[in-house]
This record gives sequence, C-alpha cells and structure tokens, in this order.
Amino acid sequence: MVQRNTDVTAQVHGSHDSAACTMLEVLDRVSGKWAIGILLATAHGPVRFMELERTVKGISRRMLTLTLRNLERDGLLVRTVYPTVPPKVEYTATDIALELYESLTSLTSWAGRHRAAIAAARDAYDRSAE
Amino acid sequence: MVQRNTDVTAQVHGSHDSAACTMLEVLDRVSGKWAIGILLATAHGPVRFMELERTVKGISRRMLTLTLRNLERDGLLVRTVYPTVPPKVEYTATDIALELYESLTSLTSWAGRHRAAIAAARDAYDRSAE
DNA sequence: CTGTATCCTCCGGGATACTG
DNA sequence: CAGTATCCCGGAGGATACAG
Repeated sequence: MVQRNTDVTAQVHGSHDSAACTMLEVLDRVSGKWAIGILLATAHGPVRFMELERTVKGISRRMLTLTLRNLERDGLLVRTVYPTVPPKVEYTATDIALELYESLTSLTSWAGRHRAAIAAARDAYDRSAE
Repeated sequence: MVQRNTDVTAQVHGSHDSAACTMLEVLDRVSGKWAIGILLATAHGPVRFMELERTVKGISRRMLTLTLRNLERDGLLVRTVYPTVPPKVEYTATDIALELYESLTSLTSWAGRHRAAIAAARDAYDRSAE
C-alpha cells in the first residue's frame, strides 16, 4: 500500500468533510495489497486456507494470515475451525462484505468507462516530458 | 498507503478476474495518503496551490506536489499556470474526476450503514484477545 | 507563490524456517 | 493443513533547505 499509512482519517477529520471521512474508512478497510483479492475469493462461499493460498496468486503465507485476521477483525470474514486432524479452517464472507463488494462495482464501472482515457492521458503526459 | 504497492494488479491478473482487475486500477489511482483529500478539495471549482496546502490539513509541500502531478498525469486534474508575478497556479478537476467522486459515494453509503457494526466487531475481536 | 532537492524514518510486505 | 516467528528490504512519505 499501499506503504499504506494507517492514519488517513486524520487529514479529513482536519478538513471537516464527513464524506471524505467515511470514504477513507472504506479505503483503510480495503487497502493493502491483498484485501480485495481475498474478498473476491471469498465472495462465492466458504474457502479454506490452502485454497486461498492458491487462488490469490502471489500472496505469501504470512500476508495471507495477516490480511485474513484484519478482515475477520472488521467483521468482514468469519473464521470457522473444524477440530479435525489435519485441521480444517474455512473463511466465509459476511453480509457486510458482500454489500461492500456490490458497492465496489460502481467503481469498476467508472474504471471501465475511463480506462482508455486515463491511459491516453498518462501516455500524453509522459511523452510531453520525454 | 497506503506503503502502497504499485503492482496490485498483478495478483488479480493472476486470478483472472476482470472485475478485480478494474477494481484495483481504481484503488491504484485513489490510493496514497493524500489523493482523495485533494480530489475532494478540487471538487467544487479551481483551487490554487496554497489553498490546497491549507485545505488538505497535514500535507507536506512535497507530497502535495507529488500527488498533484500524479492526478494530473492520470487526467483527473488540469494544471493551469498564470504567468504573473508572483506565479499563480490553479488545479481543476476534470469530468472524469467528478464522475469518480460520484462513484465513491456508493462506498460512503456502505461505510455509513456499517460503521457501527464494524467498530463493534473490532472491539469484540480485540477484547476476546485481551 | 509555487515549487525542487536531499536526507531520513518507518512499516508493509517478501523469504525462509519452524510448530501443533 | 494452518499457521507463527524472524530477518530483511524497498519505497511512501515527513522535515528541511533552497530556487525561480
């Protein structure tokens, strides 16, 4: 992360804009390199730890655990342990997480509409500066 | 950002989920500690450099410049220089940026609906772990 | 007023090895 | 299988000084 700071809210508290405040609450929840990937992977039913490790390509075991813990802490995921041997653990998206996923589609639509324009703007900018 | 990585897209290309891909394009655009604050500050008309420095509380001159450059590069802001002395520079949100702002409201609505639940989940989680 | 140039700190996140 | 424990590095971002 985003070297994602964790105090993003401060600035907006400062600017006294409540819309910005809530907006950044979301970002704090969704930021980090892996949160969204995991949210998506769990969007269609319970998933086991190993499945996530395979599905979310490139993630390390450490970051998988850490991100899962954070999502669980925020109530976006539920962790279910089956006391068998070998152990089996499932992660299930909560309703809140599913709603979040819905809301994110508004952003994907924005990206879809403007991705070409943005790429063009970027190219133009980069070319004008050599 | 967040230590916001810049290669978030890779993971989702990996998982072959186009929704995730576009989703992360947006996050890359909006992530970082200051992008949203600046976007909001420019949402209601052209703003000068100094105004931004005052409005976006806590931002350093360096990060203000860097974030402005990135937003300009992506075509979200237009930079207008008035060759006066002392110099005057205005930053204006483009239509694309304004549309983005609209889309973000879906997320603020989500945060508004669930902020209490999330805070509660977090408290419960933290208490259960001492 | 609007920046640029440097230096430095902090922490997200990868690699690797170990455990119940 | 599902984690923890360490060590380490790169880069986001703050502080400060200088410049057109």
